[in-house]
Amino acid sequence: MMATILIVDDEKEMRELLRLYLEQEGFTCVEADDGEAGLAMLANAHIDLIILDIMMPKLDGYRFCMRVREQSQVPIIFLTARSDEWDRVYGLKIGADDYIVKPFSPNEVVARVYAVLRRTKSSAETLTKHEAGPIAVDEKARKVTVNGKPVVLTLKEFELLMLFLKHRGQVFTREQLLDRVWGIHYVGSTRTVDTHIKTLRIKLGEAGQLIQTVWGVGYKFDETI
Amino acid sequence: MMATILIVDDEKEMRELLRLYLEQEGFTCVEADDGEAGLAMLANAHIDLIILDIMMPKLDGYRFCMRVREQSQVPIIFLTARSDEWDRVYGLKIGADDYIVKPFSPNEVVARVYAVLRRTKSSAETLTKHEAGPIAVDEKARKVTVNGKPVVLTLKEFELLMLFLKHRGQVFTREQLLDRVWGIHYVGSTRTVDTHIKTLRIKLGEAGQLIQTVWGVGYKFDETI
DNA sequence: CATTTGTTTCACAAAATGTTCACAAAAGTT
DNA sequence: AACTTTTGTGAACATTTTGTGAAACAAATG
Repeated sequence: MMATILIVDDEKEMRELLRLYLEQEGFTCVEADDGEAGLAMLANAHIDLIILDIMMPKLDGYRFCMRVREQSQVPIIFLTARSDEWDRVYGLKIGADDYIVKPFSPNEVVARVYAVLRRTKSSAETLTKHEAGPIAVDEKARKVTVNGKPVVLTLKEFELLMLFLKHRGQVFTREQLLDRVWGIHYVGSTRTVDTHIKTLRIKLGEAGQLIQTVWGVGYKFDETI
Repeated sequence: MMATILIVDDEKEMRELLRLYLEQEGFTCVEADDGEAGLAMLANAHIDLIILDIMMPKLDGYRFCMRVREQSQVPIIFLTARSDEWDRVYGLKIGADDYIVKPFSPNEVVARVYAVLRRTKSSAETLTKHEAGPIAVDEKARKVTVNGKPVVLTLKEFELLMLFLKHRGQVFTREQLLDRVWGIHYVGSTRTVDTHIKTLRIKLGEAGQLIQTVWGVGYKFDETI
């Protein structure tokens, strides 16, 4: 994947910890110890993703984030010590793509970085056309057809379908689907999944039967009945 | 989830406390009272996760962790009395996946264990195809065939079969089967097992004979009659 | 800020599965 | 052989899980 990540944090230890984790995965890291320095680096180097501590002297995380957004759509992951709702909502509203609560594990950081990069990636690597029986999906264009007829899906429906198509035959529990489509911070009823499965099935018509219920477990997409 | 957890701690009470919490959730636990013993167990048994006290005589937690990492990627959760920064950063740097500060609540331990297992599961995901004589199982897809013909199993039937396949030849009492398939919170008659064995045998046809009755004890799955 | 679209929750119906029970059959004991 | 214990089995019954329409709620759009 080989992306360059800008780490903005006033604590040296934290920056080095993140660098350690990320360089192990093959990412390139650059560090800035405050918002001003971060903005400068952003202007001068190609940055693919920013990891940003909320609590910083001088230019704090929120304001830094807003400044970045004035000029760029680089994905931003927030780093926060407080896991409460306000932080989260405010953080995401302001243009962050994800957040990580301290303390965090190496796996967590790396997983989030991959996830955010994958979500925001322009086009290059991802396979863009998928087919399964009568269903054809152009991922890039987010267009779905069934027997050549276009079908309009909402965000969640589309992402559910994509996940199923990419892991045909595998059974997913509702929790797994929520994790992977809604994100690991989702709170709420797991029955939400059912409703989306229902609408997806209806929109897919006959082909909706390819999404099979696995009683007591969850759902899977299977062409072989 | 059915994972085996290695608890490494020099205090007996602590080990027993953790075991209590974890076994209630259906995890299998093994204990070691120092690092040396821990390494030995790791070499000889399949371990899915390690819970490790940092403060130990002889081989301390950090060094144990490093030794483990030389040979394995098993997830490790640190147990620490000190919540200060140094412990944390150093612990994570050295390859731990999470840490728990003493004193801890049952919920906390269990939650961390689940979280870590979930994060690390996907990659290490257990073998997904199993075979025994004419029976073939794709665990991920939850599909079973006998002599190539698909057989539809219910949840309990499937999980019973999986347990048998993973421990061929081992005799299970009804209580053990209830513990491991239904969970330790099951209340009700043990004869329920009999009924499920019956339906499983019927659905497997000829191959159903591989599930053998051990009179006065329970059942086992055995290919050698 | 009204309107539209999408998402989540809820309550109830429908479906599938799980459990119990009673009695038959088999295995072990005296 | 008679008796006791354990297991097999079919059917009734209970429970759990899933499907679904409508309503509440939230977000995006004009």
